[in-house]
Amino acid sequence: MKGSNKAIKLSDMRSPCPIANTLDILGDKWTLLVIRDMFAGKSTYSEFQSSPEKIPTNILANRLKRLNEIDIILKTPYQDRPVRYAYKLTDKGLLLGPVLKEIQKWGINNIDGTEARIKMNLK
Amino acid sequence: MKGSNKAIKLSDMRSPCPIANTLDILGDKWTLLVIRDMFAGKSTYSEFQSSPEKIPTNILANRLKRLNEIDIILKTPYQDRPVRYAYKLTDKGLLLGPVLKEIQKWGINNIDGTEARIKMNLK
DNA sequence: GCTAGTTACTTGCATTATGCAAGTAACTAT
DNA sequence: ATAGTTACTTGCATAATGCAAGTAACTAGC
Repeated sequence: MKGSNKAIKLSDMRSPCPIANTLDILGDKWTLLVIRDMFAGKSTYSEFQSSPEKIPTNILANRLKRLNEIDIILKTPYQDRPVRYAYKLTDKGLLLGPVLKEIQKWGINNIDGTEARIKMNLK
Repeated sequence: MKGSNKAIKLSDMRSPCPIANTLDILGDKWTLLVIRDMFAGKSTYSEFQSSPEKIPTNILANRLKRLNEIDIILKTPYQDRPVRYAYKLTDKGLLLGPVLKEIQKWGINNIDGTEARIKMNLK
């Protein structure tokens, strides 16, 4: 592993498998959508809420907190009075580009009616 | 989209986004692990159960059923008396290789203590 | 100063999914 | 006849999700 390490420990892993461990972080219906939105240039709470999938606000808050804790995104205030926060992908988060890219590709090729409307900087 | 289409319809999609729709199929902690096992050469119910993550049997049954219904895997009897089933990836399922590959790569590079022990034919 | 509006959340509660243990059906092997 | 294996299903407790409403900290207009 490269870079700093927070939170995740071998002891509470269900197995050493990198796929299983990645799914423990990203394996749900919402987490990767928030990350997708960041690749699409969104950075504020309300911008994430405005996405067409209409993520429930408690889930959004929970995911932003978790992703920040494990260093996939970074929460920083971008203004005072009133304080407003911007969420941005860290290096670790940016490395998820290829994962999203392949998921998107599979969806386009295998699910009827899907369409990539929004341009993203996926490597 | 290529090939035949079952189950998934635009009308009950939460959005046309291919990532969102793929997550509606694969976005949980177990589905991709079963698919991983198939890429690792496993094909029977008991082989899936024997994986180190110890998937609960009701969840395994549920995932195999769903994946078969949407044409990602195929369930076929490989013997009679007693009848035993083999689950194999369809073409659609095999196309998930690159997705698993990128997830695996990200895990190895970003989660401490992960290790790819089992050889898989991921393209 | 008062009211309305915006942003970024939190809280309560119903519904759904997950996790664990146990049970069942259809065999085979001794 | 009994035990073992495979492939599940069922019941029930716990956890996650989804929805609506509420709160805090402001700003802008009258």
